[in-house]
Amino acid sequence: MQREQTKRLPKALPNEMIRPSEHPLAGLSSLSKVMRYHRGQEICGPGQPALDLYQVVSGAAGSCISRSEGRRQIIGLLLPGDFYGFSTHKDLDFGLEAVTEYTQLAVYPFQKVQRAAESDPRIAGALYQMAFEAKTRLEAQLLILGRTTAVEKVGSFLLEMVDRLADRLPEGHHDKVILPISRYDIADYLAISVETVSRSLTDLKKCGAISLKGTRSVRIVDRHALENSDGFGERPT
Amino acid sequence: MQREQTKRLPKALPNEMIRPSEHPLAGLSSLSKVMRYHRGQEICGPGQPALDLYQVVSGAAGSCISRSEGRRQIIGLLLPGDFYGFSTHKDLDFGLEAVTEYTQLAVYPFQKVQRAAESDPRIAGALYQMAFEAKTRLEAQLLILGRTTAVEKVGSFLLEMVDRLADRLPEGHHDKVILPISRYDIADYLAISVETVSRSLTDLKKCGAISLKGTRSVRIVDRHALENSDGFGERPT
DNA sequence: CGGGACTTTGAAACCCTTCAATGCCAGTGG
DNA sequence: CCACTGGCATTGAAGGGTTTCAAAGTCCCG
Repeated sequence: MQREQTKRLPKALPNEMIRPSEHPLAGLSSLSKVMRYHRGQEICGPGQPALDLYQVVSGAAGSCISRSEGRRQIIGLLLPGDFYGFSTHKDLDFGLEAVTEYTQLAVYPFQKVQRAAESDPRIAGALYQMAFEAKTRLEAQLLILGRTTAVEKVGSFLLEMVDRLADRLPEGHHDKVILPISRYDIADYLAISVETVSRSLTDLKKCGAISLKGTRSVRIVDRHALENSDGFGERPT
Repeated sequence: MQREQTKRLPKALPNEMIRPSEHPLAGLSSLSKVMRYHRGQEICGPGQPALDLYQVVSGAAGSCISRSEGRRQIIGLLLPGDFYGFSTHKDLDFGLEAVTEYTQLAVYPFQKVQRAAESDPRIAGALYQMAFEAKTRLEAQLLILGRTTAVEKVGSFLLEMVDRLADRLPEGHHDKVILPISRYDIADYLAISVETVSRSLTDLKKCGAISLKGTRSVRIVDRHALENSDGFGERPT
């Protein structure tokens, strides 16, 4: 379980790193230490109280829950810069799991951060900001899950990924994404089956809404078609 | 639009009122004023910055968004005691709408609360707590939307309602709920069609998992059957 | 009593899931 | 070096669930 160094770690992609200065707990960076995780590795298990506060530095992590039927659901996807674990007591029993190779997390002792917040309103504000952003992400995910067809869900998901990741790419590449997660993870995130994810991507490609290079690299060709891919126009018989 | 007093307002049900002392902003109650709304009435529109902080006193409210296709989605259901509107700037363009007759909201000027939080760590903590609870509610809703079948979604929804409302009922009635919202609203909350909601409730009744008195009063008969109503056992031919 | 909104039920079309099989790619070991 | 293995991805076909359209039933209120 702790063979962090046994496998050769691929180098992080340029859009996967956060710049150290941009996070709101910059003043507390001395409290944190950076941990590395492999794909699928559990970062903190469900049930146990979340004593730590995490920030994704590179890669991606998901807070997962596994149902009785054996299905897994990803409740929230954390990308570089996102925080997790600011729970006052219990966090609905989610586990945190790395979903990308070379996922790096900055780990803060939550109690110390909380104590710092009591004396420094700016840190309290940063904590509040973090919770608020987590709430915003969940709302966005809820909007996606609320769509009716699978093609719409996958389309909205791609747009979300572009919006959340593309600002780390150089100018002129804001329509490309390298998906940080597998088809299986997308399926668990959208609460649909893997096969449907694959079929939806194929459909979107055939429609000319996106183009794929390999399995992970996606380019948005027709953003408007993705936004309302309800019943996507005319198909040639 | 502002005929608040023209209709006779039914008296609030016992489980719909919050006790004034229990909310975390008790010290700021002098800043707030209580507003009344009718079912379907818009409390604050989408797009405009949320300048106010709301707490539901009685009834229920939902933050809604309407899609291009004409469908509506309810992103978060606010019950007595719940807060809404603590946005730092923009709140993803949701509108807030009363979904029950005689919905009462306590309205706080957000800027003043925020200023109070800067000098009083306890208020800052309360603000944080509110954002955290909103996040928890969204996670629970996400778990429900993630279920596969409609019967599961409706079953989980009923359990959520019981858990969030029943503690206001007297001892021994923790298995009954008076649903604060209509079938249409349930449909928009669960992102399924009204007909499917109705059919699911009928199925659950036939299975003996619940019993209905009228359309709004539900009693949980077999909680276990609701929790994992995946494929609900044997049905008599 | 009638209107209107809400609720329920039915039938057909459509979409998604499931089961199954194949293809693809990287890492491993002979 | 190459075949092999395992995980990931894609595609097909059958079955089941949901949506949509339609209509009837219910309840409240004027």
